Amino acid sequence: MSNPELFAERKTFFVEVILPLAIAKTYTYRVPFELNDKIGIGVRVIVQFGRNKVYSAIVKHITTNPPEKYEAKYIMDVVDEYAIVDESQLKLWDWIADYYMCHLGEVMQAALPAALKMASETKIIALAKEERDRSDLSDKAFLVLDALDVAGELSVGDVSKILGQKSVFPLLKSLFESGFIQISEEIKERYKPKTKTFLIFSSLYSDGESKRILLDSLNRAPKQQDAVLGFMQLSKTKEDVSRQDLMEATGCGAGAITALIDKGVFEVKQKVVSRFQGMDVLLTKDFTFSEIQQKAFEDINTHFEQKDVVLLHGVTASGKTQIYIRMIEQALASGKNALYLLPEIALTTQITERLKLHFGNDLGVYHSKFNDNERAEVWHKVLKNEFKVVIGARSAVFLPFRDLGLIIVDEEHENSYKQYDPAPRYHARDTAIYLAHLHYAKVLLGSATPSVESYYNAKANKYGLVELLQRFGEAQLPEIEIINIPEAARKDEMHSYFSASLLKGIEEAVSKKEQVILFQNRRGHTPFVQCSTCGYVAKCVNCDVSLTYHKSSNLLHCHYCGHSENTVNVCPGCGMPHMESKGFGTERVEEELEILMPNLRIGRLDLDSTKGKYGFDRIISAFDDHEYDVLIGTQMVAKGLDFGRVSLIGILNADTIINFPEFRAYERAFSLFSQVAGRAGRRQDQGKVIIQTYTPNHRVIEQVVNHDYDGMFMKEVTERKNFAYPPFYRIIRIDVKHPDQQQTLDSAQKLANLLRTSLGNRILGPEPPLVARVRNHYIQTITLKIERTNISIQKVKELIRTALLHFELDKLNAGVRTVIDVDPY
DNA sequence: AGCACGCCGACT
DNA sequence: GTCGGCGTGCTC
Repeated sequence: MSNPELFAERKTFFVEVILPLAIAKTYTYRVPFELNDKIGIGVRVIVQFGRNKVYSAIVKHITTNPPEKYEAKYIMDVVDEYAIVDESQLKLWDWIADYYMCHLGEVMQAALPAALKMASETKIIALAKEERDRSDLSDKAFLVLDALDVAGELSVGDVSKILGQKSVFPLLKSLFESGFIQISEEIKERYKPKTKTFLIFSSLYSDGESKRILLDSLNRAPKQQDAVLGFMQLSKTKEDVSRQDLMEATGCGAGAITALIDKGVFEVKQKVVSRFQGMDVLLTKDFTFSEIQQKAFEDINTHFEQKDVVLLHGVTASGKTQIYIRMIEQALASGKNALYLLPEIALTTQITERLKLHFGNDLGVYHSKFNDNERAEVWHKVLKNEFKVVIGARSAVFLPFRDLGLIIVDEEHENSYKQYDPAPRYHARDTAIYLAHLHYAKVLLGSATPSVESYYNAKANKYGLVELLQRFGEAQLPEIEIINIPEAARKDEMHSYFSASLLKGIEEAVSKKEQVILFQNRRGHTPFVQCSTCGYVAKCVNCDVSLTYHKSSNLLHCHYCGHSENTVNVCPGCGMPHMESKGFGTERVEEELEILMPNLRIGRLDLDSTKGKYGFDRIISAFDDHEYDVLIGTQMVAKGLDFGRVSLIGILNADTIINFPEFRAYERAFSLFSQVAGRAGRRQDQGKVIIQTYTPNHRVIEQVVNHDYDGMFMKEVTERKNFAYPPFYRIIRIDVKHPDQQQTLDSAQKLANLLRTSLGNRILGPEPPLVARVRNHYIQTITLKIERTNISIQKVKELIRTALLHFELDKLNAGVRTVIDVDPY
């Protein structure tokens, strides 16, 4: 500063930043001299935006050219010493914003864990109650912690007031990193792996002689003797014997085992266990490929020489996971990192523990069940290259990977890879392919029932294709029995919602101490209540849907907005007491089954039963520990869970899934049924699947019975071609929403007309969607079907943007919201 | 997305 | 006469 020449050397920098807001533009701020050397692309800066809002924004671009049309504000501070996102990530963000037609700020919102997005209204709370040495802290830090002790919770803005300075983020950041404070969010329950008590036979009795002495000494405790003998027997076949296994095998009570533990015969060890009971083989670190797996592995590598994406079509239990593990090992060996994507619901303890075994501390897990601080921690560890492998759900594509070599997208067909709300409405599989492209990495898509799109791309030679169509080891495909509901009813074989076959199957399975899963894709008790006299149906006041009766609450619930109201016995329409229950959900299935088979132990797995703390884990564990004979559930039971003892699966009504009014319905039904079927009898025994339906000759049913993926695919391809759907056409959906019905209709019509002037008959609609009113907002949908020749998707999006601009400029459309969904699911 | 500025109804 | 409704436009 004292040297005027040096001062003159100093340049004035301007930074273009991304704000975590749904704004179309980026904004340019001026960098004060003293922060010049701290600025860099991808670092967070604190900026004031508007009158009194402060945000942490990400630097996207640095320039020395001052903006021409306005005077730039100064940035207030720089948060990071190093970039928390790199330029390739910013490229990914740009791609997502462009491809999915949303704002960069929305992508930033989705990409960064909340802890990295501190804003003035963000709350902070003190962490670690125990006294920590604060003597090394600065006066200001001390002051903040003191205030937190008193107030419990402070907003960043409050801290700013307490310290009498605007710049507080660097201080908070250092307090956060040294573990004094937490960036508050709803604190989500921690991810809790399942543990089991295992017994270890004391080394004192390792030789035959001492074993004999021990057994003799237990002559007067026959139960304990049994337990010891039982243990010896079990340990011949199992590497580890659990307390539970021993009790089941020998019939000894907990008392005998506790006594033996007290005597020092057994030691106990808590071990994290997999819920894949039938798949213990995978838990061993060293496995060898079967010939078929080896071949598949080599084929994948061969394809990777020419193609960036390979689809691994492997039936359930064909050993795909082992191939993934070897592929990841291979990527690591060449010094690269790997990302393993799974749908949220399949991302369970079993798979993460299995990977932990292989990759130890190199493995990071990115999961919505982790609280935000843990997510931020994973972010930093990926950034510092401490995690070389990450297993995660959809949003893991946003992590700051250094040098990706491989991305695995398991269960590639799962629709939960597509985010619907809020924007960005991105598809993690497709985003992963672009991400891989940025890193010159390879993508391995895996599925037992690939999406039509991916299989088509593979068949069209755009992707490599490797098929693995044999089940691993002894596992056989289940036997599938179709029940024609009308016919069964005619023969008087329908008891409530259960066919005689299904009931017999349940009885048989339970008598063999096996388990049963029943699948009904509707939650609640009764999906709608209708008056038999006038036809009145109880509907939600805010949405255009019928109300579902829930027995547990004895209320009518709306599954769209959460509204609930009292049940009615007398019809509000005609006054007659003739309200009838129509249809059935999981609650009612449970109720009816209880009446028919009162001794059954029944569990239920759906959105309602899993609401509480650890709800999901609790029910799964209970079922796994054989506390239930039957588990009734929605989709949840089909996805990613495996239970060794399940020998029968019943689908109560296949038609509701098949006939869903959506172009992917058949594909989805096929993969759902196949997936459900895959849950039956994963071990040596052949499992059984019973599908009840009104349309037994429906092609999807037949294809499922014959395990005919190719048949399903070929038929779908023909249909999609004829009716202009993906993969032949791209679809973009635009929803128009407004609280007033007429306004919605008029505006939607206007937008459709605007679009038609430039895009012609590619525009369909507007038409009301399946649910035409949600939360008091009416909805009209405009659908664009875009061919893959003649016009570029870039051009189409340009035209849409122009049309929307005109639409928004028209004052008559004030207050009307539009939602764009590219490649909707 | 926020939030301030701005122009028309029921109240101290 | 004011408080306040939410429509419109801007934020570097």
